[in-house]
Amino acid sequence: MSGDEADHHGHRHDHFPFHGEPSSMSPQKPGGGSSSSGAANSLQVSDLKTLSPFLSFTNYLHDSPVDYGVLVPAFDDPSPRSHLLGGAHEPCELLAGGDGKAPVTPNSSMTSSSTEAAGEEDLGARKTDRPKQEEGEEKQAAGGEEGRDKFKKVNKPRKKGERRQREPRIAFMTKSEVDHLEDGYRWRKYGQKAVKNSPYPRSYYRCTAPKCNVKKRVERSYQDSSVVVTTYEGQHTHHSPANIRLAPPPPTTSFRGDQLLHQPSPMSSNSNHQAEGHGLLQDIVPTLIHSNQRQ
DNA sequence: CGATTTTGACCCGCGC
DNA sequence: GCGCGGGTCAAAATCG
Repeated sequence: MSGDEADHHGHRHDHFPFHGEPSSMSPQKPGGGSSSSGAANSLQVSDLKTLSPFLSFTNYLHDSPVDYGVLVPAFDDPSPRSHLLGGAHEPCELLAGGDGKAPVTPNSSMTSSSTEAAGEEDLGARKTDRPKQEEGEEKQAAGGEEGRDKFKKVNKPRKKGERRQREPRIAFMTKSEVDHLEDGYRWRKYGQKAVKNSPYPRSYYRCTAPKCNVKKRVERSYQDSSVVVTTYEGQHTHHSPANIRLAPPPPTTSFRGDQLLHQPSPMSSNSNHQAEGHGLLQDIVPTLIHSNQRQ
C-alpha cells in the first residue's frame, strides 16, 4: 500500500533469469565453512551458459526452461560465500517454447516430488489459526496440548542429515523503479524483512492461485538501488491470469572475469510500452545469485 | 466485505 | 549451547 511497494500490475518486464539455487542445498558443514558452497555446487561458466540461457521473466514463469536446479549462485551478497561467476553470455531465446518439449527442470518433478512435499507439509502442518499470544503463553505454561503440535514448524522428524528441502530458485535482476514487478501472476505479500547489509527490505510473496506454491522474494540491490532482484521459487501450476506475452530477446550482456558487463540495450525502447505508468523498466541486468544461505 | 498488506513474533538451520 | 539471520505466520490494518 504505502508508496511503491504497492503492487503494480499492468506493465511488463523482461528479465534474465540467471541464478539458480539448488533447493536441496548440500549441507555445508563447518570445516568447509561457508566457502565450501562454491566448490560443492558451483558450475563452470560454460555450464552456466548452457544451462542458463537468457530468458525473460515471464518466459521463466511460464515455461521454466532452465535446469536451474543445478546452477549456482553468486549474488551481491557480501559474504565470502558468494561470488560471481565469470564468463560470457550470449543472449538467447528461451529453451522451452511452446513446442511441448518438456523442459528438464527440477520443477517438472516438483509437483509430485518429495522436495515440495516436505516443505509444504511442514508449513501446512503449522497453519492453524491461533492467537499469537496464546502461543506464547502456551509455550510458557507448557500447556502444549495437541493444538500446539499443529503449528509447530518441525513436527515431522527428518531422517538423519536430512534437511528441509527448498525448491530450486531462480533470480532475476531488473532495473526498475518499482519493487514489485508485474509478471502476469497475482501475488500476495506475506512477509518483509530487513536485509543485512542493505538499507532495502526484502519482501516475500506467494502466488495467490490455489494450490500454487510458487513464492518469490523481491529486494532491491544495496549496491545499485535501481536494480530489483526478484527470486522465484517453485513452479506455477496454472497459467498466468494476465496472459502476458513473452518478451523479445534481451540485450547482450556478458561477464568478464568476475565483473558483470552490461551493455546498453535496445530494450529500453520496449520499456516505454511496458511501463504503463508504473515505473520504468529501464534495463536488464543478469547476475548470478547466491543462495546457499542458511536454511 | 473480501482481498491484500503490514508488522511483530516465532521457528529453524547454521556458524561460532 | 547460543546467537544470528532468513523465512514464515497470522492478527490487525488498510484497500478497493
